[in-house]
Amino acid sequence: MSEIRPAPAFSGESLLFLTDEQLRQGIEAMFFAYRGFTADPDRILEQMAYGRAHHRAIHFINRAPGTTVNNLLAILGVTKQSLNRVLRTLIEDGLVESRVGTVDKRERHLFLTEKGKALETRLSDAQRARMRAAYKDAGPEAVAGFRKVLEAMMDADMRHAYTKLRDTTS
Amino acid sequence: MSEIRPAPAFSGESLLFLTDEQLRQGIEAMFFAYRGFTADPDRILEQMAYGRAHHRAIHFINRAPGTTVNNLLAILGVTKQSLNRVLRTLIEDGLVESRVGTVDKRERHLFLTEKGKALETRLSDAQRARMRAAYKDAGPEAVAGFRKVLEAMMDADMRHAYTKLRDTTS
DNA sequence: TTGGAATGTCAACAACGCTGACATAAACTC
DNA sequence: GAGTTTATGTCAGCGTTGTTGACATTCCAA
Repeated sequence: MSEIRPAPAFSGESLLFLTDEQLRQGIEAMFFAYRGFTADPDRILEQMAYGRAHHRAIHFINRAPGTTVNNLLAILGVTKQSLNRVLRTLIEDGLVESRVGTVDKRERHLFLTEKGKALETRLSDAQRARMRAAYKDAGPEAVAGFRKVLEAMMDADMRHAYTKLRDTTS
Repeated sequence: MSEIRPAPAFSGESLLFLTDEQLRQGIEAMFFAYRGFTADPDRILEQMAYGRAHHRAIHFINRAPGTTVNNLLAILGVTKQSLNRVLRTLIEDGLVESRVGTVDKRERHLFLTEKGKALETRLSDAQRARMRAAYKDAGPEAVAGFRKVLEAMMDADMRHAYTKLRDTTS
């Protein structure tokens, strides 16, 4: 709790929350929290030889059914080669369906099958349960702040993708 | 912005922030924000054939100089074999020093060399810069909420490790 | 002093990032 | 319309970093 920085005499509002010490705590909190964030889905996934990449693909295909591979690429921020491996296994296992585009035959449109939807629900439920507990613990005001900081932490293009998804009610 | 859940008539406080829709937005925000969170250090690391694992090791050795391999394992939550590979390269490259324990010769105590400290500072500065900008954008109240939700999201044992680190002023 | 527990190392494997090379389809140029 | 360029998606191979299994060393306790 020691502060090495001088008190800010130039502002009516204390800037103590911007000290290196406070920032370090935030960084470490982010690290540990993200582990908790992914822990429950990870446990489910490892039973079926899938990983986090499969979860992400399933999540966003569910969010935007009919999306193209290229679209998904932009959202996930990985290379198409990397995504392709994941998609191939999901298609082989009958969780995802890939339909050739009608107007542009180069494109593949992606959909979850019933089996895929079932897994998505299972993963989402697990992740939401933890999130709900955390939200409930922290209360609505804290949640608003949480969201505000997260959004400020994103890269500009990621914030774009996020905002588009956020304001979409499927 | 549509809500499928009934309004909570049983509570004075609105529970709308606990709807599945709100939770999903939080989950996606967490996903995108974490990418931003690691983006700057990642760029530095890839220049020198290191990865995120090296960053984590360096960070926590800096936080707790003299820590043992076992200790680090518990904090990082990986297997010792995985950590060992990372530590070996860091030691070979002269960023980390490993000293055999005096009271228990099985243990190895880990320290950053000057070179290691230099890299740590470079990585931290990059990460803190983004964090500081996000904090500044969001304001002190939002930051308090951010921290509150993150802490509630951790696993119990991770919260232990975090709290111990948080309350340590090196 | 001997057997078991704890600590750390070495070897091999899987998930999932990456780049490079390529096939196909569409779009653009002339 | 023919040829070139651009866009989309697939296949092959590599690196980082997670995993489990086997093992050497050290400590401790029966």
